[in-house]
Amino acid sequence: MGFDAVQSGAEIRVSGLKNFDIYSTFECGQCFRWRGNAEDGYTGIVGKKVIRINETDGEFIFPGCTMSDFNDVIRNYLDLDTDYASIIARLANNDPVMKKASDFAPGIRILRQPLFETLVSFIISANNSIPNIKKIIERLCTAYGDSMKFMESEYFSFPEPKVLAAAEETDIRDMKAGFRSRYIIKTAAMFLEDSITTGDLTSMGYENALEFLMRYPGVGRKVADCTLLFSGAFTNAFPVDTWVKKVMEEFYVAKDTSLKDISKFAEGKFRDLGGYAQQYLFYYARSNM
DNA sequence: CCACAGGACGGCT
DNA sequence: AGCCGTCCTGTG
Repeated sequence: MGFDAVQSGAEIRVSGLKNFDIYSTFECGQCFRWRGNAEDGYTGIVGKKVIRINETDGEFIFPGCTMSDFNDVIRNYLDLDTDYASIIARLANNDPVMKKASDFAPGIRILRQPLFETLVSFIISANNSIPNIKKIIERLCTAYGDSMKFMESEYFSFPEPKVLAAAEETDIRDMKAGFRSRYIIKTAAMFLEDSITTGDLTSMGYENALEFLMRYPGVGRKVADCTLLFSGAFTNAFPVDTWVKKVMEEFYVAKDTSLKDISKFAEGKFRDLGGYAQQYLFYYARSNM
């Protein structure tokens, strides 16, 4: 969307890219494997590739990256072809709350993450804290993922479904996954059998996709919505966790509104932009409430 | 020692 | 359909 990407030696340089801030995008709670900070840049794993992003003076630099990596992997993953300025304009129009929330972090982008990784990551997120979620996922990747070299360092990909499906529950519990351990193994086995893609879920339609994901053990409405939103399947998915419930009850609905009723309200109010609205509200609430 | 953290599940009414 | 106790682990 109006940006320009050029190969410069062994790196890709991107200029003119609006509404992208690496800190808020990678720290807003939608992903768990990116490491770094705003000044030194972030490093993460996308499928079987290690990606590094540096930001200086509004220009984004991807070291050790080819143009085909950028076009075939990064572009889609970072949702670079979506016009976030117009999304924010639509959300903030006649809505001072959304105006304030989107002004707080206008550079958040909803990542289009690999489906199985997203599903398992949010099963692990249930009744858990972000630092703990990150540690558990990292242990799983180190134990069950594939080793990759990048810039003289070793990284690990997220485990394949067949590998986690064959794991022993005691070994997963050793990763400190607790009661979620059997959910991970059973879900991996079912996912392996289903053999579905993000596109398959999108084709089902939102309601059917929700039902489909909620067959997996450890997947309730919230985890299903997170999976649909953060894998890029549906932008209308509106995950309601305790923070979103808190901010919604503060600004939009009555106190003690049920999770289901909050979902219904969001569906009617935000429509196809529910996922974006949720992220702005969530990040705002977590940072300010 | 206890409360709680970015829920899901199962048993109950 | 809605309510509520329970569940792993880490932190304060």
